[in-house]
Amino acid sequence: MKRKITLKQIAKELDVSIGTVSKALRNSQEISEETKEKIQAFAKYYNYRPNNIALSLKNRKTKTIGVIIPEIVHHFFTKVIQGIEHLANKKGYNVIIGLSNESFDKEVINMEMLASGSIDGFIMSISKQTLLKQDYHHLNETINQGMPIVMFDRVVSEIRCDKVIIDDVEAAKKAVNKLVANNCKHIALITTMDYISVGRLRTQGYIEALNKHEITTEAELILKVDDKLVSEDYIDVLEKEIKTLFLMNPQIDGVFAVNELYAVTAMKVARNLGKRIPEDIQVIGFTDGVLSRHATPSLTTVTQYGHKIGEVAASLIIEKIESESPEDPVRTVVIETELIERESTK
Amino acid sequence: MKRKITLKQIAKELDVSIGTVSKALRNSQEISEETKEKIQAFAKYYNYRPNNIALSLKNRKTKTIGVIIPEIVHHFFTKVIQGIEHLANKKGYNVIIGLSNESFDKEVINMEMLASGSIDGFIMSISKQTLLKQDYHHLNETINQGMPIVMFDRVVSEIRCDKVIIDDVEAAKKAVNKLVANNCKHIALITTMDYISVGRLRTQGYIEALNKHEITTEAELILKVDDKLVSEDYIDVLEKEIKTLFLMNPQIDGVFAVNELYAVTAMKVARNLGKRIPEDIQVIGFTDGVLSRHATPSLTTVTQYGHKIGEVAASLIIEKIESESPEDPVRTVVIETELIERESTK
DNA sequence: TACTAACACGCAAACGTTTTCGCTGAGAAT
DNA sequence: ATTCTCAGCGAAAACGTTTGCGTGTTAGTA
Repeated sequence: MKRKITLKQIAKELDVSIGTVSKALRNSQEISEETKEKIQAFAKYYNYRPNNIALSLKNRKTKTIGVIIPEIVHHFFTKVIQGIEHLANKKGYNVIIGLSNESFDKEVINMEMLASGSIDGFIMSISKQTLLKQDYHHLNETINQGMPIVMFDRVVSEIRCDKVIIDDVEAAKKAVNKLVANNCKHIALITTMDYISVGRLRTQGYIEALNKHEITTEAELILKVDDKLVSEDYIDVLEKEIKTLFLMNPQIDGVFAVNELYAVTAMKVARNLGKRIPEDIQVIGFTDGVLSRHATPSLTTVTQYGHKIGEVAASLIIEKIESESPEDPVRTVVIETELIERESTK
Repeated sequence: MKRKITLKQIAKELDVSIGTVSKALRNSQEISEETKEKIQAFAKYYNYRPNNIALSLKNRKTKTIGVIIPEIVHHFFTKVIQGIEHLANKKGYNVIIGLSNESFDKEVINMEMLASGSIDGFIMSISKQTLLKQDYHHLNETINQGMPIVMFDRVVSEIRCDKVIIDDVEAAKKAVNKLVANNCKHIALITTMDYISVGRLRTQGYIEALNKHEITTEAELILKVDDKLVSEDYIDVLEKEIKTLFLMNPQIDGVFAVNELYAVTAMKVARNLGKRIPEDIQVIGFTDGVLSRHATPSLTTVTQYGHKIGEVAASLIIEKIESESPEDPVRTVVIETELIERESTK
């Protein structure tokens, strides 16, 4: 009904100038106590709040961080957002989100929309399609216009910006080492196509770990899932591929999957084939989501501390935004991972 | 490095006035073809984009929607956000999110922060603490200042604003009817405390359904979980309470839970007690999340189409924002629910 | 009395747009 | 030669702030 009150209205009502009102509210000593009290009381009564947009225009700062992610219905990303939001809010920043839906075009459009003054910096994870196209012009243009970017999870090394990652190779090794220590002789890997950097790195870790233990890697034990399919069919195809994997290689006694969905699906398929977990097959997943925790048996998994990743990303971007010298060197922060042991391993 | 280019800079460079540049870029017929071409070419070359903040200030519209939710690491809420974002983007709006973490104070602070000019309207689901306190002054103040609100999921009827809900009573009946049809004689209910409106309504649906089938409701079959606890301990307590429920009432042959976590936990506890699902106990949950789909056995559940809820909420708020007459009547849209049958029922 | 200094406030610019209005000059009409 | 018309452009206000600087009033000092 009644619009928000402005400095101008207060000034008019109290018969002083706009500048005086502004100073009084900011408690400037330039203004007499008497006037200050009068103005402050009036402002409080009418619940005056400075207009953020006007402040943004004047200060050339919006105090808002843009977050671009491929997908929000996803435990890991929501954890990261939670972390970002937590730290950002503590520092007086807002968070505005853009979903790319794994699409290059939507990623570009979303970034352009936000880059036109709405935000002070980006935190983002690249869409699959962008990774596939390897077209990063929108990132470079954004950076060239003086807008800082922090990348996490799916990063691309060519881009000159801060990054927050985990050591995927090392994390995968932890998982595989655990399986080896638990006496697994034939460990299968369920991973993504190589253009997804995190999948590629985890695959590398799997191979290196096996090599270290002088176990020969068998190509047929590695299943690279092409996840361009969507939801419904997707699960069916996934199940079928895993089933084939198990049937063709009955010697499998351990599985390492690069995400929790692959892992629980593997458990499901295995059980349908009459295998017991963890007695016959031990399974380790990646990402400690709601599935891992509440599956039966509950899933041993590598947790990536998404909340922490978000917090660090937020603090990096805010530091960059508030830094006077934008030309300081780029940093890459590696967040620790941890193996959480549950019922799917012995 | 180089800041974004402005109208002023273009004007200076091309030796025309700012107004001329603005008009030329908006293709005003007031400007000669020759000048327009020159200016447009220059602007294109330098990748000119109008500054959103300046536009917001001038138009008194930000083209941004604020979304306040209690929690983002939650399948249903992410589905809703996805729906909101999808429709909002299609209409040229951005989405800015605020998390209340189920806290009253954070809800108020977040709303005040966003209400100060950053957004044109709110879409929100109330925090538990707010529902408990029943203090809605921040909502009323926001509405009084002419900022529209659309509530979803956890709504409060006293507030005069648009709402998007599901028919919780009816949905609960669907679930219970199914159990009755499947020959369950002693159906337990696992629900929340009554101050959570959706929990209360689903409880009501449970009771009404039983009454209709002339089954006497037994108070000891109703478990009201006090979910003020957090994460870790929470699950333990939940499991313990459910275990007690089963042990005290061995006659239970059906369970209706008001969310998927309660449902899968019930399945887990039941199995640990040697009960088979669905042979001995049939279970139906609420919300079709990742847990329902990938649990074993997969969970029969009531889906609430969160994506649809988000889309409708977004279209309602945008309609209100762009409406000339803010005084049109408040609407309540009821979104359909559906029972998805999976393996946890016969 | 005259000068100075401090105090308390107003003025105006700036952030980047859009848009209304008015001005200028050139060609056409009288 | 004088007036009219109109195309083409510039000036300025407005959105709501903050802030440096200028200014008038008063009190204090010589």
